[in-house]
Amino acid sequence: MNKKQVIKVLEEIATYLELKGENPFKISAYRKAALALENDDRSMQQIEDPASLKGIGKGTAQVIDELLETGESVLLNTLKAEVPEGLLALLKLPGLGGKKIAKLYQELGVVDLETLKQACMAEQVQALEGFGKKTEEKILKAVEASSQRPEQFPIEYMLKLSAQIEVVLMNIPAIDRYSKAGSLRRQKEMMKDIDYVIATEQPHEVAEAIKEGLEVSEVTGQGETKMSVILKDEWGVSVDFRFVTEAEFATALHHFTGSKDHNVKMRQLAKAQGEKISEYGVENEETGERLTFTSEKAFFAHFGLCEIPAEIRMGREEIAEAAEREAFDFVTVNHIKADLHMHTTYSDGAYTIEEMAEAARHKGYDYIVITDHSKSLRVAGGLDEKRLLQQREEIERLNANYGSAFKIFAGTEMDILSDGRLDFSNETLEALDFVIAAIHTSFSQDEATIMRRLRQAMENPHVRLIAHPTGRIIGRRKGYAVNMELLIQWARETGTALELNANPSRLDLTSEWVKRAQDAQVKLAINTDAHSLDMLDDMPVGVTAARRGWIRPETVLNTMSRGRFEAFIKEPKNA
DNA sequence: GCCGTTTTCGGCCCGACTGTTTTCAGTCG
Repeated sequence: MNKKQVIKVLEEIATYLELKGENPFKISAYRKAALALENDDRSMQQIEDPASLKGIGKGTAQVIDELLETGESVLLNTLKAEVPEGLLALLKLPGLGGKKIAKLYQELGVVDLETLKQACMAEQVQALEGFGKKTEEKILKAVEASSQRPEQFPIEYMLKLSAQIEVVLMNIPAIDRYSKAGSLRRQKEMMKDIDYVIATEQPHEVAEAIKEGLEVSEVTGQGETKMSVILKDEWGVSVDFRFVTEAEFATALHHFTGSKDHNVKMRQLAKAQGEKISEYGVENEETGERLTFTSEKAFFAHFGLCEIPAEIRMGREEIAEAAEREAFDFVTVNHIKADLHMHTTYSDGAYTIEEMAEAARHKGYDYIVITDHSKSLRVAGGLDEKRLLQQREEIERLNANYGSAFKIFAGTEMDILSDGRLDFSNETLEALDFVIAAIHTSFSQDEATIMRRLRQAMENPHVRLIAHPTGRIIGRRKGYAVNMELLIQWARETGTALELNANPSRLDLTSEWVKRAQDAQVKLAINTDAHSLDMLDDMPVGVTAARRGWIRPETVLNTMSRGRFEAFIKEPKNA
């Protein structure tokens, strides 16, 4: 059994204990044990004594040892025999937790969604102690909605909704300031809902104005300090607004940004020095005095930490690292000097070379690379050698006008054909400034075939970058079968860079893999792959994804100055 | 179930809101 499987069993045990209405601390002990394994970089085999990890004690270590020896857990098997499997789905219904589900099971014989629905319709649920008419109605509604609604939504969709929300927030005068919080601020790839923290002296007025301005289908909660609504969008996404005073804003923002695990660790740290963290500030447990902070940076500084970027607050090693460092020296949008991957009307882009160049120049970039598709990708209007040459001539004319103010480099996003051949000859590639290679066809080939294709591209002396290395679309398409460890190793051996595609539905490579790539001294490029002017605006999403992977500016090709980049593309690969 | 430069027992992160209750448990983030 590998570590992933062991983690899964520990989490399963926790879930079953929850369904039994067990002691919450016992439940979280199993979750903590799973987390301890997950946060350790070693493989299961490399961890000699699991009990030596913080969070794993006698009981959980015994389960782990048993799993490694026999491949199963008596405890889990017993739980499974005791608790109907159909109850697992009930935990996902809002308003239902382990205690209530245990009661429904014991008193009414509810075993799954269907029997729960029947119990509600027979009005048996409202008769239970601790339940009532309203609860029964809520449960029934939730059961009916559960069949059609995904649990989590891709970031691309949530970013669009949040842009609409912010148009409303921006125009409410009673709001002093606001910020995204939660998973959206941490830029998780998939998330359940959207969170905002709002500084205001008039929470009631703001709540009313939000309800007025947004298309809301239901207000699911409203109190003095918070409001939760369901949007009238395709899926009925839920949005939480937290209202705080200006003084509380920094601690509230930290609190509602999470992650939960990060917050737990911060609070333990505070507790060890006699303080208590809440969304309202940091309280001295002895004197009761409460401190607030002007920024998250000041908040972290109070605990002897440098500012921890929101996107790495996962409750892993970031707090220990923050105690050691002056700052996290990650890449920022300001480091980005260029975009190395974009399309024009020559292939499937919506704007001309000049229009793309002008938009990039207005973003403050110093250079760009035009990389239209190559001839085999007919659906995208890929360029043949003749059109490529014409394009190059147009680029030279535009460059002549720019003088030293800006530069357009001529490139291609060359197709790696299904049989591994490349779409252009070396003679053609030699005439280009920057060559990207990518897979666009035959996604379902087996790993060996896909890897052979990638290998051939990487071995080519002109191919500088592999674009969107897995081809996934978040929440929709898994991507092709890439052995990522091998790909990173080859990238290192051949001096080929890998792309972090900034398109919010791609973000490919993931943060975990760009981190591994950086550790292997592989260069990365953060590119928008823009097919239109507004897609050039995706760069910050890509940069944040890179920061999630702890990427430093020197790892990223497009942080190079133009002069440095020109020298770089003249050097042979692996120089 | 885990943990202890206060501790081998008694805590375990903290607070808001809802719906059920007459003072609070359960759920959520």
